[in-house]
Amino acid sequence: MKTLKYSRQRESIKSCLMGRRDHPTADDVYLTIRQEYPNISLGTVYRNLNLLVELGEAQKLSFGYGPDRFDADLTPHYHFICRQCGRVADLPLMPFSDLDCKAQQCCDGAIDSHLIYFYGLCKACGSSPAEYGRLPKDGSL
Amino acid sequence: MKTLKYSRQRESIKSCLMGRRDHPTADDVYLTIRQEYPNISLGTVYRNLNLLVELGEAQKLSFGYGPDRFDADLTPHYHFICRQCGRVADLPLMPFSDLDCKAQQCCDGAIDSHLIYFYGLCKACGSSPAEYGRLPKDGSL
DNA sequence: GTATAAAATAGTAACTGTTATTATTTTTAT
DNA sequence: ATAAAAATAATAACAGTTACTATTTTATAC
Repeated sequence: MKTLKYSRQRESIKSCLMGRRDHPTADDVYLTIRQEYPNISLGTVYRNLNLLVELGEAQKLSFGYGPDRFDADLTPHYHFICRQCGRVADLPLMPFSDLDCKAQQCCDGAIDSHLIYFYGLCKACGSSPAEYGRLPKDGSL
Repeated sequence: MKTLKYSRQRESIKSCLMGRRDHPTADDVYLTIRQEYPNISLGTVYRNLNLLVELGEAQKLSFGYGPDRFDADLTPHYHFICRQCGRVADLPLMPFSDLDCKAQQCCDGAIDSHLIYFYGLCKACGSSPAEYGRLPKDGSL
């Protein structure tokens, strides 16, 4: 079997991810780590981020646009995405476990989980006039 | 302003999309239309599908893996995705409008909508042994 | 400590899904 | 029929991500 070996890059990536609440992209992490390890490659960041997800030490957030984001917060929670600036915020809500039951009643497969993204305007964007959007206006969200 | 002009390709794409319930990808549509218009280009399919979404005549479903899917069913409903075969099924559920209110209580932005995907095994996959998966096993869903 | 095997790395190429560009064709209004 | 606007096919470019390969690092056995 494949045993896991230590790597200082992975440690750095992990602590970087755990040290922030802003749901960074792989590239965000890459730029940060590069300050400490100038030669680190983007592929290493992707590989280790995905490894952390596999190990259950982080989760990956995939929206329908732009790069995936990573979240080291393992407590159950949903996410809020600002339509204008794309910011992702944690919503410290208890999971709505009853949703699966309700959905199950009109589904002939076996539902085991669900994912919810809430959309809207964040505080900053709501109080400032819209300039340009990072999010598509085509209703695809 | 930009006025819309008729195109037989667009009509074909639209009726193709409306004629099926399986949430095809742009490439699925492309392959179908090509039987009628062998020279149609994939770009035309993408352009028109996105146009239909902009016009509110279809919706785009973006999961965190693989290509986007398109759905001409405009009635409000959620979706179920099979973890094993990737099949997407409609769930004819009334929207859970109370979720936005609940989420709003722990969010300092202004929530206006949400998106839910339910995950599990479809009927076919649930009754057959897993072979290989189309979906990532990394918990990213 | 050295030797060895396994795993991780940096650097790069390749890949997937999608959008942009451009010359040509089609549609629509005059 | 003519002309302007829009749509097209074909292709190139693009973003995000993964795969490949030679080299380096880590862990283990002596």
